[in-house]
Amino acid sequence: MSTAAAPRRALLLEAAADLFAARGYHAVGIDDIGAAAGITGPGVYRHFASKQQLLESLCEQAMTRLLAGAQGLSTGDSALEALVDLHVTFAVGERALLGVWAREQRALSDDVRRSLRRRQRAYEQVWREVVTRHRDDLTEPEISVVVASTFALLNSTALVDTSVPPARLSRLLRRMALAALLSRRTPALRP
Amino acid sequence: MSTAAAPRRALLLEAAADLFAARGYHAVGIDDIGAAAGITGPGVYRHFASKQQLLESLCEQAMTRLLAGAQGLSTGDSALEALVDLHVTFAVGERALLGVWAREQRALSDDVRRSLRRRQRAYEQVWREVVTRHRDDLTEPEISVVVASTFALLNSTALVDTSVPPARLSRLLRRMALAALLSRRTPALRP
DNA sequence: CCGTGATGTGAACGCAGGCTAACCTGAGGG
DNA sequence: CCCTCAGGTTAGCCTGCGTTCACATCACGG
Repeated sequence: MSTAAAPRRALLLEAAADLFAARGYHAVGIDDIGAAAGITGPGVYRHFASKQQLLESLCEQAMTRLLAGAQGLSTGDSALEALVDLHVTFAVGERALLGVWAREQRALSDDVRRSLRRRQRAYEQVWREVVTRHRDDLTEPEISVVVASTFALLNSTALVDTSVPPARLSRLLRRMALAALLSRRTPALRP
Repeated sequence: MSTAAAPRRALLLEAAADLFAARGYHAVGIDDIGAAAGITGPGVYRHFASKQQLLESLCEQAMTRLLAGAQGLSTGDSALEALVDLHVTFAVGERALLGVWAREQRALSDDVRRSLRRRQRAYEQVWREVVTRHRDDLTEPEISVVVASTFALLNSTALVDTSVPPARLSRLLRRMALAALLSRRTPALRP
């Protein structure tokens, strides 16, 4: 979207995000990316040093924006809801980017992946601290599991092609995430 | 585990599952798989026609077992809990297999993937029907989103290397999944 | 003992695909 | 006008890796 008059570099990033999210990093060729941005394959190297670097840029961008959002957040009582909202907004608004971040990190080179993981841990740390305030019934590793599972739940939007309008989708995800995060006791079934 | 006196074919499947789950299909070489099963790369072709077929076998196996479990289930009031338990047991007990099934389907050839997707839809259909009985507040596409997100939540175990003992992990996942599935209203925060 | 089939090995083949090389063009600026 | 340089193009190089081939080994039935 909004491809009008966009500089080539941005077009390439967007194209790569969509393709990587849809088919996976390894299944996408340089020619595919170039074609999706209106040029031939080798032309990509006028803007990026390698296919890897394209993936790196995408992951870094996703991580930077998530982290910035999380760190510039109130630490008040509603911090949990704010975190959920942040992630949901990102998941619904930037499906492809979040999908790449969530599923293609393994394709990164070791050093880049490590640096990214460090920042990801920082992001998770924010979540863990906030969740811990609501869940004194869990051990530390269990908190980690809860946070990781919630991420998976929220990121799943990037996988499935949904016909639910964004606003409803956001509300739905928000409710599910909060319910999962705060599930102290197994809820009763009421058919 | 239990690699003693196992026939080579089973060893290969197990090795491939672990490797695919850990590094992703494309990042794993035939030589890696063979080595992990105690033979050289080309030896793999004495048991499987191609690397693809290995992946196919794994996905089919996962799908078959999940589907069989879901279809041989009571349709009573506690069907939802039974479904969750089924999936949780699989997720905790066969991490690698479920991880491959959840994340490597894109690497399948088109026709195999289609046939697998059909069966996956059948599995999801069982879930959707059961969930619908508890959620008259949702439209049909929304039910799909809820089910897909819950799968993502449960499958996430296959991603992360957790130090939480299986029994506790199962209970935790079960509670989160049920809470997410039944989240009619946003839960209140109580720090 | 000697075929025979199952299983494994090292060597080599072929090809996909990332990347480079060499060349072209068109837009400024002096 | 050229010079330059950003940004394309086509052709081709080259490495990795899935796969095949020719051959060894071993168990075993007759």
